[in-house]
Parts: sequence; structure tokens; C-alpha cells
Amino acid sequence: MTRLEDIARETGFSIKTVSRAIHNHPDIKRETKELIMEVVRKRGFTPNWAAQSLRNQKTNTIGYIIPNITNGFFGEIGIAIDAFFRAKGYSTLICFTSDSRENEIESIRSLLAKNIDGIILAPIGNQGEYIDQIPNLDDTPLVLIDNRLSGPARNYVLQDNEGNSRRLAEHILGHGHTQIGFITGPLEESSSRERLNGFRDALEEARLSFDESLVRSVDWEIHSGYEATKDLLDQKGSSRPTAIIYGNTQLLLGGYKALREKGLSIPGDIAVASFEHPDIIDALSPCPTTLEKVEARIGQAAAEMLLSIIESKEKMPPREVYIPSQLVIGESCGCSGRR
Amino acid sequence: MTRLEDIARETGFSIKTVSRAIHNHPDIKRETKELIMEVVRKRGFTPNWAAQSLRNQKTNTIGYIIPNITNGFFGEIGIAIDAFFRAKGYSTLICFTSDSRENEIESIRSLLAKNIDGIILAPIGNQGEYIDQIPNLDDTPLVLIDNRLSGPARNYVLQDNEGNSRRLAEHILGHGHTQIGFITGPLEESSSRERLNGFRDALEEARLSFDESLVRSVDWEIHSGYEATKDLLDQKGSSRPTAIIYGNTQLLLGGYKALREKGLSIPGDIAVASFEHPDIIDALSPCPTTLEKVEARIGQAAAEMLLSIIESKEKMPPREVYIPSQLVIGESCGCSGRR
DNA sequence: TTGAAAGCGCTAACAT
DNA sequence: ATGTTAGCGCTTTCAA
Repeated sequence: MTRLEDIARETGFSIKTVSRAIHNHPDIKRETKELIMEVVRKRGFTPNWAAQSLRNQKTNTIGYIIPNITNGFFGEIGIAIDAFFRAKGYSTLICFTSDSRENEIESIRSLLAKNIDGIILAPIGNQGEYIDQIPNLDDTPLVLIDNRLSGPARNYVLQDNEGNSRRLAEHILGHGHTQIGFITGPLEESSSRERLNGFRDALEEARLSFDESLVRSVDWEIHSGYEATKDLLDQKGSSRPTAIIYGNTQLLLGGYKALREKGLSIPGDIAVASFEHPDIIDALSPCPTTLEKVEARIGQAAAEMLLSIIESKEKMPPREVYIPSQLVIGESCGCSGRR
Repeated sequence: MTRLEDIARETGFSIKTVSRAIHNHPDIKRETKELIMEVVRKRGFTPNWAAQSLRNQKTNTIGYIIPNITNGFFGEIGIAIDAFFRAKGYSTLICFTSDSRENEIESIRSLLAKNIDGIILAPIGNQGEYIDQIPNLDDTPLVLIDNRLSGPARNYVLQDNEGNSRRLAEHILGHGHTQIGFITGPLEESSSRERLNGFRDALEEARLSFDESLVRSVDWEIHSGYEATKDLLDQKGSSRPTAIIYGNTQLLLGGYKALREKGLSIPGDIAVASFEHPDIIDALSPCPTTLEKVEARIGQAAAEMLLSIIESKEKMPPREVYIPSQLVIGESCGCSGRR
């Protein structure tokens, strides 16, 4: 490993002068600096991170903790976070917890041990009390995204789930449907619960009754969307839905498969709309009606919020930011198509 | 931040004794240790990572550099790597390069500055010389995955692309097809080139001529698979393929959309098979014939290789590991189905 | 404009 | 079985 001292010896200056050159300190002669920087480049010297952060008590590093790295939603948020902080001279450490609370706590602890300057966390579940019990965490700026936890006020960047849900439902209602299925994730999760609430509000406003037999709450997986869709269409006693709204991409994908297998045409036999806006949308025909992409905006908002907390000296009261998104009309709802 | 010294003061022992307790050193009385550990737990103390690694010249951390975090393939490899190293007491830092060579070099340098113990890199492109020019990198164990670069021998974990391609092609040939389309990625990339080679070998062995007009080399994106498929089916002069093999999931997805839009039934009108084995397979009907999942095995193999290099004292000659995979018969090739 | 020395938190020799 | 001390590489007073 190349050290400051190696550069100092090679150039004949002291360690401190080399340090000054690297950090663009004004108190240094221009030629001295150029001489030193030449050697620095040649040797590929980069200051030892551990030594620097030990000395400065500042790591210029933030942590990003997500349930699952293979989830494109969190991946794209991460890209936005990384881009923002990279431009400010920070690095981003990503940890994934495989949907385990234990791993989540372990990740937080390991980030704290690294003295990172702040954390952006996409928490799992709905119980938030455990967060308040992690020692030393209150000294570290923390922003939560996408999922609200129980407990005291915290810094959040959330989606406008209710509003988004209302926009989707109103659009489907506008096509004249009155029997609308709604397939979403676990209702303990705030995101899922809020989506259902928005749906219910839209029905109320349209003076339609909310029919619980048209709602399915399952986990967020493809096969669950597949089975819930079949279940919804096969049920006896109630009339068939003429439209279905899906709570995320996975559920939609499962739904498309089920509808295709049943020989139902979209939107002819059944209209469809869905939350989120995955890249994989390009593989689907008909192109589904969805919402705008929000990943970049969530990442940006969370990163800005975190940086402002890191940079502010005094403690700030918790803030919440809601990211809304507009409809993106496709061909699955009955409109004549987009693009 | 809680320090060793805080625990020492609170328990009345010296710093060193506390350190011994934490590290399970034998030279410590059982009760002393229990007394200390109680306070350690209460305070949530974790040794300062920077101080530890500065002192030990060992960080127990490895770096994992990938082109794109939203690619599920690299994500799942990362999960396997992280699981392996976590069990050995190591952390994994993930960096993504957004397919930019500049970011890739920058990521390597930032990992070197952190004194990480080793790097697993999924390199982009096919030129490898730049790697040899990164200062100080030769002291750090490095394992490359999935893509072979030009230049000297290196540590690699690769897929058996030729063998896999041959297996896919032989299966399709076994269904009696003689006009087989092949849609794959850029031929500069070793993975893509080797896949095409395997396909050509299988044709030769079956005494069929290799018809270049049935091959498309595009980028690895969904829309490219869509357009290449339409292009292949629309071309004049040559007879239509009765089967198509896709080089990855994205291309397959685009292909399914194109075939559906053309009203062709799979496998009735056209047989289909594809490399990789994505989770999204559950959303497709008919279920495509693919290869086994290899992500976990690639990650495991790369992690094992890297750890063995980290732990070995003397320099070892570069090694290569090839991960083969078997066919997974679906419904898209003409077989009667699986499961 | 440059250099010397102290100390960030931790661990390994070396005492006791 | 426990404590003292030096030093990992860096930056920041302070002095020259």
C-alpha cells in the first residue's frame, strides 16, 4: 500500500506538505504541489480510508439497507441515491437483509461500527419499536423509505399511495366498470393498506359500494398474483369483476398469466391496471396502464433529506415527504393506446 | 460513539481486558468476561471498524463490483457471495458501475483505499489491459466473473457457455427443427460469442449448415429481442425459422411479445428456448424451456476462490472455474410440459 | 511556505 | 490474569 510517507520520501517534502497538496490547501507553492501531484498520480495514491475516517470522525459514506437486492424497485432507488451522494463526494454502502429483521438489525449495527455518516433504510414489517432500541442509532441521521412503521415520528420518504390508488381507480371507473377487483399485498404493510384505502375512497366517491369479496390480500409474489386472479374469477355467488387493479408488478405479471390461460382478452373481456412501472413493461402485451416511475424521485428525495440532516448541526424535527405519481395510460384499461 | 475505554471505565477494568473479553481471548477470568460482556451488550458496543482495520491491516471486508444493480442475475450472485462471506465473518461492499469503464476503475480505486481484503468483479466489455494498469491492484486478490477479458491469465468463474448452448441446440434439434434462429448479445462479449460457437457446433454435429441469416446479435435489452424477433420472421428470401433460441431473459421476453403480437403460438407455430432461468419465468405462458439457475453456484464458486486466495500466504497461479448447467424442460420447445 | 508532534480507537508485545 | 505502551496512516494545531 502506498502511504503519504512514501510520497513524502520520494518527493523530498514532508508528510504534511503532501497532505496539503492532495487537499488543495492554499498554503502551498504551486510548483511544489504540481511536483507532488505528479508522483501521487504515478503511484496511484489514495488516502487510506480507515486512517482518514478515524482521524476525521467522518467517513463520507452512507449506508443503504434494503430487504432484497433483486427487487428492481429498490435497485433503482439505490442508483439515484448513489448518484446523488457520489456527486457530493460520498460513497454508498448497500446492505440487504433478505427480509429478515435479524439481518436488518445486524446491518444497522455493522454500519454504525463503520461510523457511516447516515443511513437510508427500507424497513420490513410494520413494527418500529425495535429501531428505537438499537444502541447509538439516535446519533446517526436516518431516513426511512417506502414503508411506515409504528412508533414515534421519523424521517420518511413515502409514496402517495392513497392518491395513486384513487387515480388508478377513478380511471377504471371512468371506463364504466362497477365490479372492480383489487389484488394487493399484506394489509399490515402501510403501502398495501393505504392503496386499499384509496381504492375504497374512489368507490365511495363514485357512490359504489365496496365489495370485500372482490379484494385479495396476498404476498407480493408473482404466483400469488396468479392464484389470486384465478380465485377471483372462479368464485361463486358473486358476479365476476370486469376489471382488476394490481398492487405491484409481480402481482400484475401473475395476473396476466392467469388471464391469458383463461382465454380472457385484455381489455376486451377484462380491464387491467397496476401500480408501479417496471422496465419489464416492454415485454407485456397489451401494454398495461400503470403509474409513472417514482424510483429516481424517491431516491433523490431521500438522499437530499439525509444530506441536509448530516450537514445541519442541530437536531431537526422529523420530516415526511410524499412522492405522488401520475397515471401512464396503456392499452390494458380500454383506452386506445399510448406512445 | 461507545469506545473500548467507556466500557473499561464503567467496569473498572483496563482497555485491554475489555478487548480480551470481546475477542474471546483465553487469558481472562470467566466472571470478568461475563461482567464485561454484560456492559458491552447493554451499551451496544461494536469495535470501531476504522480503528480495527487500521491496526490490523485487515478489514474483513470484500468488494463486489457489478455493472448494474437492477440486473437480477448479478443480484442473485451477490446474495450468494454475501451469504458465504457473512458466515466467515466478512462484510460485502457492493459497487455498481452503470456500465461505465470510468466508474468501474473509480470503484476499484475506492475499494483499494478502503483496504478491502479482496474483490469480485463482473467486468464490462472485453478489453482487460486497463486492469493491469490500476496501481496497487496486484496486491489485492481479484476474481472475475461471467465475462472473460483480453490480456494475461486471471482468476475467473465463468459459465460453460459453449456446453450450455450445445445442450439447448441439441434439444431443439431433437424436436426435428432444421431452421433455428439464434438471437444473442454483442459478439465482442465472450459470453455471447461462446454461446454462438456452441450453437454452431451443435449444428455441425447434426450435419446441418450454419445459416448466418438466422442469427441476430443485438444488445441484451427487451426491446432488442422484440425487434430482432420481428426482423427474423419478416425477412425475405430465406425460409422462416421454426424455432428460436434466445441468449438471455430480456431477449426472450421481447421475443415472447413479438411472437404473441404476430399471432404465432408457442410451440405450435414456433418452438422457443432460452439461456438463463429468471424468477419471472412464472409469469410466462407457455413456460419457457431454459437452463438451470446458476447464480448461486457462480457466487459460491467465486466466493470460495476469493477466500482461498485471501487466506493463502503465497501467490497462487490464476485459476478458472466453469459452471455448467442442465436443461430445464418447459412447454415452449414442444415437449409436453414439466412439473 | 513548510515541518514536528499529538492523537483518533484499537490490538499485540511486553510487562507485572 | 491483568495493565502499559507503542504504533497503524492520517490531519490538525502550533512552531519555524
